[in-house]
Amino acid sequence: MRWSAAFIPTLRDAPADAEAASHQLLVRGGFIRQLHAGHYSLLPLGLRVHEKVAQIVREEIDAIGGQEFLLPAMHPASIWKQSGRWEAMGDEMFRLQDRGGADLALGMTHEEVFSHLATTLHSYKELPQVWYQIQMKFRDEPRPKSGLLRVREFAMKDSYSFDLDDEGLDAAFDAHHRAYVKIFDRLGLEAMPVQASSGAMGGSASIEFMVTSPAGEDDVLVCQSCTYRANVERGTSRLEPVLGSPSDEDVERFPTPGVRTITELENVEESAQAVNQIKTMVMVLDGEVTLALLRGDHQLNLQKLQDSSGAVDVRPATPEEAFEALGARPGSLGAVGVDGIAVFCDVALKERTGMVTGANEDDWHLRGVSVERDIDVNSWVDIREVQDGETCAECGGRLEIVRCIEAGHIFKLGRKYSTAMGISVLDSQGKAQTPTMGSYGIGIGRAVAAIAENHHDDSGLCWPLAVAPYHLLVTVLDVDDPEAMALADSVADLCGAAGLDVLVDDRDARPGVKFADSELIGIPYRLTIGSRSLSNGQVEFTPRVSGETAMLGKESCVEAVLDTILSTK
RNA sequence: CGGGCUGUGGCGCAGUUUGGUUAGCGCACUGGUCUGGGGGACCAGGGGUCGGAGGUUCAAAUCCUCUCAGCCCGACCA
Repeated sequence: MRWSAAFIPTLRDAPADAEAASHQLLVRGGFIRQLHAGHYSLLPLGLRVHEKVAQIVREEIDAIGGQEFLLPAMHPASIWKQSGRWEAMGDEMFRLQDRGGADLALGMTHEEVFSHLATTLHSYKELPQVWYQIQMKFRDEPRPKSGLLRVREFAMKDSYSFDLDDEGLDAAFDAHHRAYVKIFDRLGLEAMPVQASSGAMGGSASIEFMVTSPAGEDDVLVCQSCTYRANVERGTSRLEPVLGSPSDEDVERFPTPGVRTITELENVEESAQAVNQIKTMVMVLDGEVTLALLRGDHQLNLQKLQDSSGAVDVRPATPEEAFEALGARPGSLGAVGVDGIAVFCDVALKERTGMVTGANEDDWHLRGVSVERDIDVNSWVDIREVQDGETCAECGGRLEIVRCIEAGHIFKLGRKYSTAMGISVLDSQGKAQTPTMGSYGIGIGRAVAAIAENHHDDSGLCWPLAVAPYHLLVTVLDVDDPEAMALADSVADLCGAAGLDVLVDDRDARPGVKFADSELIGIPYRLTIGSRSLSNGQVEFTPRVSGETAMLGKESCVEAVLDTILSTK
């Protein structure tokens, strides 16, 4: 490809609204352009990277026996109603109607469609199956952001396994785990597997593959001493026991005029250090007012509450709702004596005595509260969010919180969808069995962005060879010099014949422009042909990452270039 | 969904407070001359219904109302 004929609209300035490095560089380098919020056009350069990522994913899923499909992106409401997710998915699903008024949805994921197809399976002899596709997903994200990192329309590789029993599911899950490790390795992404919440999908084991980046949206607990890694939506830590006061203490009301916060209460009541307070949070779970109790110095993790309650929709109550439920305003709320409202209590409050909490009357609190004696707890749950620096539950080491991009997610679905969609096979005894499923996703565009986040410098992108839009850029400095152009063409032909993707920068532009552009778009290797070194029979070979130039003889340069590139390929 | 901010040529911005010539600057783009190894210089050009609609006014990018779009933060700190 000749640059003079290519559409590579590079920009000197990034759009003002781009913050993430990948966002800025992908736009500046002419890889992507935004159509509207959360929807990006992939330009030729961007598509080349996208395709290379997809191909690596395809090869590794094929290698574990995956079979590729291409399913519709637009689905009838019926299959989503059958699985129960027509309601459960809420506003995140794009919905529309056809001319006949039939309800349709744009697929956010494809459990339903693959499960529907799997009703064609009838015998245990047909199992196991691993089915996958690389297809656009549509999600009406409340807040698309950061270029390709969070969008509303994106290509995703999603695979699904169907097995007769748990051993089979374990094997399919482990095979995907290994495949994902290989995929991210080939993509040049250091992705760590971490324990994760299963979220709305349900299921048991759930592992996310996380890439460290400040542009990410997930916080991961990383133990500095052992291999424990978990999303904060799932992770726990070891808590030092708190010495309580005697358990025979009586509950006592005391006035706290004007006190509204935990810190203020600490200042007016000697026994009320935050660890001795009960934080009462009024939440609304699927429309039901509910209390979530935490230690005063702890913080609620919404996802944990959602997971442990099984609720679909979780939000904090408005002050009005809280007042209606408990008769006091925020700042004086408590769960003592509360009846008829579900109470979820964090396990850190187990066996705690001598606690302080709101009295459900403005400007009054209670002391001497024994959690288990005085509060009617419906369920003990882990709903607190671990903070940076806490102690690892596995080894006692220090946990650090690391900002990450979720690049892949694998989990065991179990029989939820196979049951709902009516998949059934006969086992070797002739008895009907419901297969168990796994679901495994990688966002292709997000992987492109994650690679850009992790592989760039001040001058621009530095694509790993495996995903680079071109392997080699031949930069001709004097395009009017017939010898230079002839050499460039011959290098391009020979390297192309050897399997390399080659871009020739034949633009009549100043060297500075060409060098700056070459570094911006991040082709891994550059061969510079200029009359100055060419007069000595030499050309220059520069790896993008090191920037260190080696001189090569013009006759031997093709061989040397191929040696270098093919040996690292 | 709450809060904040922003919409002026392909990109980055000024002008809006205090309404008043032909809406301006840098980059990019077109033609030309020079230049020729790190975003070069000069000359001459093209491109904008100032997000949209309505209103106030002799006069609106500027004031008012509505609306659309985009970005950031928040959506647990009781």
